[in-house]
Amino acid sequence: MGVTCTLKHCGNKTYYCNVELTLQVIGGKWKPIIMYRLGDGGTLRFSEVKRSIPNISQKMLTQQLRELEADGVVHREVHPQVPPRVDYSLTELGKSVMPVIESLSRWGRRYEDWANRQDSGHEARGAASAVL
Amino acid sequence: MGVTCTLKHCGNKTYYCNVELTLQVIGGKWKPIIMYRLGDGGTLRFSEVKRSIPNISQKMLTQQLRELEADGVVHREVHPQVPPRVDYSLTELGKSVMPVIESLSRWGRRYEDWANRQDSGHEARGAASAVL
DNA sequence: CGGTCCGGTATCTTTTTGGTGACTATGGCA
DNA sequence: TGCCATAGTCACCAAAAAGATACCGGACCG
Repeated sequence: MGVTCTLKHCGNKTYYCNVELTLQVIGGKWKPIIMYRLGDGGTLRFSEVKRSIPNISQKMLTQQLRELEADGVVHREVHPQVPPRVDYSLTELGKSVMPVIESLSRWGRRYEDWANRQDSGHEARGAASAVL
Repeated sequence: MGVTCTLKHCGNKTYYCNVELTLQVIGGKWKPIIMYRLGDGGTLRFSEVKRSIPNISQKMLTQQLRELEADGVVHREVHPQVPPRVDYSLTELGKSVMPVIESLSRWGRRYEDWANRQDSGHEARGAASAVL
């Protein structure tokens, strides 16, 4: 009771609750990290973002950045030069997701702590309070 | 700079940043809604959760609930009856993700507003302020 | 005897997501 | 002349996630 679960639409997206909407925009394997980097670094060019995220393939980075752009959270600026130069930055809307990302990050740390306590509680009798 | 991007482990999970960890626990298509329902309803039995989420298949609900249980955010209690009765509720750790989910939800509403403004700005000249 | 209820499994198919390698354009440089 | 750098694209493949469907157990009810 309380929460209805009706299907809603917003642009090209379909969702049941706002949480789902949010995750469609900033969720997935790479988007949070990309936004985190842009929130941290201000304006970065493609290769800078790429370097800051080892393991991401060029295809995925391009794809995710384009989606973020399409969703209005990232600004893409092409400088018609050779070799090409493309700058990425957060839009105002994009900046507004930073607190959300921080909220996710804080809980991640909390979970990490919790999981480590579980481990040591179950087995380790040495290595007491060492949070290395 | 600032943020390193080293691979970390936590139990069975592999991640680069805490945001990713969090999303591995509470992300995905169904988990946020499930937790939202449990946060709202307190203790619910399987069929109650299912009814509150149209469109979820039994398989997905079982699967997601089990993962949430394995990750320590949901408590599962089996009553050995016939027909079977299984109750689900949030653990303390689980309750601690509610603010995160609310944060996601709030931003979703914000995005919704923004997207609607985009639409009306671009086209609609009739149907002015009608938010039906 | 047959059906209903509840909370599942098991199996298969479809969809989504991620990943690789090859290819491109163009100015500058040796 | 030929190669480098940058930021892509495209075709293709593999893996993971999600979905559809069928089946199960066992008390109880008629």
